[in-house]
Amino acid sequence: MSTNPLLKGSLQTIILKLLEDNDQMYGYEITQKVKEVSEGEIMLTEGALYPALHKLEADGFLETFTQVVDNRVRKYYRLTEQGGKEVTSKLTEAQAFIDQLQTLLNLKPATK
Amino acid sequence: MSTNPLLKGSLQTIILKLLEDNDQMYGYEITQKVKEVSEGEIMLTEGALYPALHKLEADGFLETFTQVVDNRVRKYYRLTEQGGKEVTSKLTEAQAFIDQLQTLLNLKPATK
DNA sequence: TATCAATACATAAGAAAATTATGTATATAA
DNA sequence: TTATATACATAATTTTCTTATGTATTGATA
Repeated sequence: MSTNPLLKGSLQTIILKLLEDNDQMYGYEITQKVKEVSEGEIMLTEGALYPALHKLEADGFLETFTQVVDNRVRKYYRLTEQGGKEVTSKLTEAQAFIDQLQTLLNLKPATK
Repeated sequence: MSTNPLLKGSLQTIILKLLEDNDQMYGYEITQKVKEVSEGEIMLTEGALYPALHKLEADGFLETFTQVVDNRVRKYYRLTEQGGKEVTSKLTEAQAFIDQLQTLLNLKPATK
């Protein structure tokens, strides 16, 4: 797990996308899912994750409910309707970002 | 020109790559080049650019010399040997970043 | 000739988003 | 009983950006 400046501003987009695909998730579950999908390369730190979740909730993109499992509290998050729209918007933005970066760095994928 | 959090941490990489391709450039020239290549979508602000250039110089990746053209001072930057290695390293990192982001966001380009 | 846009540098104040360091608490395996 | 995994959270600090200024020259325009 290298020092990844947390995918530089993409954390909100990653969270929103995961919740679009998985309907409902809790914080710890998100860290594990990201670790799994990235084959151990990306470790979300709690100091980044939880404030990000709280902000997305405060902005009206996520709603929460808690559930107790094995005496441990889980705080689940799911997309609101507004959050659903936000995912689309953020993904478009992310794609544009990647395109611009690849152009500037001459990293365009092979065949095009 | 939208509000781009300056390509989220990629400013140093962009500068280094431009200097690898162009041998020597001055600050204002870099802003214009980025504007041109990005078709007007990315405007480097001076508040981000100059501190970044100064840091890259302080880190030993860039060296400078000045030149006066039409009574205006231009401060040219070029890669040091160490800077040359840094470009390679940063580009590898950028590629890994893009790959991870595309995987996490399901934005993998069509055929693969 | 006054004024504005472009060229060219720079720094300071503030905001955003991360890292790092803590803190609480339970379950489970060694 | 001690360490690791699970599960949340916040505080201090750092990095990196935006926004706002500031200086100064050239060239076009009104």
